[in-house]
Amino acid sequence: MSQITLTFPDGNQRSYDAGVTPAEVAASIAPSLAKAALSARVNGAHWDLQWPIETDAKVSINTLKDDEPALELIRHDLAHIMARAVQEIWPDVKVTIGPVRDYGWFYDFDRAEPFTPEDLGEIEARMKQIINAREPVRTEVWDRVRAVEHYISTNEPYKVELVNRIPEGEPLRMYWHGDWQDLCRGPHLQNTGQVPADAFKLTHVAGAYWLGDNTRPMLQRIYGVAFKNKNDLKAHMTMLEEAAKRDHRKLGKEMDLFHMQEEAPGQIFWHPNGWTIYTQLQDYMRRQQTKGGYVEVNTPQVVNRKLWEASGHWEKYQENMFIVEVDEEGAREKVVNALKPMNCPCHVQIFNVGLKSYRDLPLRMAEFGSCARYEPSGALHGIMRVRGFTQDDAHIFCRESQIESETKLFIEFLSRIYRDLGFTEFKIKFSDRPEKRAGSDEVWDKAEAALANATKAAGYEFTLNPGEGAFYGPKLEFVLTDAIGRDWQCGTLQVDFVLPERLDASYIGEDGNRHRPVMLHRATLGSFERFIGILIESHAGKLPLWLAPRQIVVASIVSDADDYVHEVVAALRAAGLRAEADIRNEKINYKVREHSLGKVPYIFAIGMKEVEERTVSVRRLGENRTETAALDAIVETLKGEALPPDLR
RNA sequence: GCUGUGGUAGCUCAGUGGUAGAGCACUCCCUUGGUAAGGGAGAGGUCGAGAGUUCAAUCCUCUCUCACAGCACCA
Repeated sequence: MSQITLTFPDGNQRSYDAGVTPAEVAASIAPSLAKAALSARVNGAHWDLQWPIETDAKVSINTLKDDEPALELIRHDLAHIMARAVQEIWPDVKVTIGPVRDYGWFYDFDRAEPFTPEDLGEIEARMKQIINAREPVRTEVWDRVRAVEHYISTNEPYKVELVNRIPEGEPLRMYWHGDWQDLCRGPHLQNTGQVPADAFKLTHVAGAYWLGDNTRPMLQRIYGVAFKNKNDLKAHMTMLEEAAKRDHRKLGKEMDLFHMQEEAPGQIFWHPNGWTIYTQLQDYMRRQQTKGGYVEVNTPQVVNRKLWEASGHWEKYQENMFIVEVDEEGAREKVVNALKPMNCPCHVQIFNVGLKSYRDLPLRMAEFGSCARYEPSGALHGIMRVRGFTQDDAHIFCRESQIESETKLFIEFLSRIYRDLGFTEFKIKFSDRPEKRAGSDEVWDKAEAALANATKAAGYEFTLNPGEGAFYGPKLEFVLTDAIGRDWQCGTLQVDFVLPERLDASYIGEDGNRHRPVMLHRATLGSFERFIGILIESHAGKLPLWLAPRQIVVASIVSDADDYVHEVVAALRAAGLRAEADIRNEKINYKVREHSLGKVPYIFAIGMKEVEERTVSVRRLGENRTETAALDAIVETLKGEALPPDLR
C-alpha cells in the first residue's frame, strides 16, 4: 500500500497509508482530538472524517472551536435530523432538500397538510431524542442506477430528480444515521450527539416552490436556527427582537410618519412628520445634484402606450404597469396610457428636442421621478417595496469614451452622499454580460472595462456577479451596510446602449455626423421611500437632528411658565428650527417620557427658574442628565447643529 | 401571483352562535407637579367588505380585500 505525507497546521508532517481517513488521523494524534473532531480540512476543502485521503495533503482537524465549519456542520446535520424526525412522525411525507442558510437551515417537504406551529414543537422534541441517541453517521458512495432504483422503491420522487440532476462524474454520497438515509454531498458530523441539543430552534413554516420554480409544486418549508451553544442562540433571539423594535412600520406609526390603507395598497400617505424627513432629504439631494453638474427636469405621469412600445417596456413589463384607459371624444377606440414605471424614456424625449452637439455631452439629466409599478401583492413590504415611489433618478447622456470618467464621478458623488447620511461602509457589485444581450461583444468589452477601471480609479473594490447584467448593458450596484450590519442595495449605475437606439437619440459629433449617445442610468438612494425606511431602521428612529421631523419640544413644568415657553418656541422657529410647545396640564415626567418615546432629539423643560434667568433646561434624547443653557446661546448652538451635513 | 396566518375602539390586544371588553391614547374635572406614566369621570366600535347557513352570525361556510411570514418577482 502506498504512503502519503500529511502536513498539519503547525508544520509537522507524518506519513500514512493512502486512503487514511481524517478520523484515523485524529486518533493517531490524540484520543481527545478523535472525540472532539467534527470534520477536517484537506487542502482547503471541507472534508468528512470518513472520507479517505489518497494523496499528500495539508490536513487540519476541525473541532467546535472552529466557528465556520462547526456551525456549517451543526446546521447541516440538523437539517437531516429534522427531516428524519418529520419522516418518523409522518412516514408518508416526501423529503426534498435542506440547505444551510443564514443563521440556520431549512428543509422542504412535500406533505398534503401544512405544518402547524404545534407540529414544530413535536418535531423539535423528536429531534432532541435523535440527538441524544448519539447515533453514528455513516456514509457510502453509490452509483447512479442504484440510487435511482433505491429512491423509486422508497417512493421519493424528488430525490430521484435530484440524483438525475447531479452532474456525471460527481460522487453520489449517501448518509445514514440509524436506519434513516439521505442523499447528501456532505460532510457531516461523526454522530448526531455532536449537535448541541439546546442551541437550536425551529422558527417558522412557509411555502416554497420546488427548485425555486413557480411553475413547480409548492412545498412546505420549515426553517430553523442553530448555534454552538445556548447563549449564542439566546443572543440571536435577542438580536431579532432588537431588529423588530426598529421595524420602520412600527416606528412609522409611533412617530406618526405615514400610514397606508386598503384603498391604495402599496402607496404611502405621508404625514407631516414623515414628509419633513422626505423634503429634507430631497432638498439635500437637490443641492448635491446641482453641485454635481446635473440639470433637473420633470416629466409626465401618464404616457401613451406608444412610447412604452417604442422603449420596449410594453412588451416586457406590461403586466407590471398601471394601465389607464381613457374614452377620448371622437376616438374610435379607448386611448391606452400607462403610469410611468420609470423615467428614462421621458428623459430621452427631452434630450431629443433640438439638436444636440458633442459639446453638450455629458448631459446629466436628473429627476425626482414619481413612478408607479404594479408590484405583485406578495412583494409589498411597508414603505420599502411599494407601488408608488420616487426615484432619485438621473440619466447621463454621454459618448462611449466618457463612460469611465462619468462612472468615477458618480462613485465619488455617491460615496460622499452615503457618508453624509451616516453610512460609512458600502460594497460594489459588478454585473457583467448576460447570455441574452443586445450589442456587440466589442462594445460590451469596452463598457465592462470602463466600469471596472472607474471603480478602481475611485479607490474601490468590487465583487463580480457574473452574467447578471441587464440585457442592454453592464451595471454596478451599491450596497450599504446599516447600523446593525444589514446590507441594503440602494444605488445603481447601468450602461445602456439600447434605449438611445430604440428612441433614436443622437448628437452631432466633431465630424459633423450624427452619433448615438450612450445612456448611464443611475440612482443614488434608489427610492426616497425605501431609503427613508432604511434610515429609520438604521437609526432606530433616532434620526440625526437635521432629518428629525420634530427637533425640539419645549415643555412647561408649571403653567406660569407658558408665556416664556411660547417665546422660546418662537425664538427657535425664527432660527429655522422645528420646535413646538407642550404646555399641557401634565407633569414633566409624563412629557419627558412621551417625547422621548416619540424620538424627539431635544426636550427643553421650563420652570420658573428658567423664566427668571431666561434659560432653558436641555435634555438630549437618550441621555438622562440635563444641562442649563442661556436661551440665545442654545438657539445659536442648535442652529449650527441642525444644519444638513453639506452645509456645515 | 403562490402557500400559510391574520383583520375586533386612534394604538396594543382579549372575547363570545343570543348585536362586545381591557390597558394606553382622547375629552372634561381635580392636581402646578423639576426630567421616562399623579388621581377621577366621560366619550368612543356596521367586530375588513359582500353573500350563504341559522329563529339569531363579530363568531360557522364561501368569495373578495388588505396586512404579516416565506417563496416567486423587483425594468
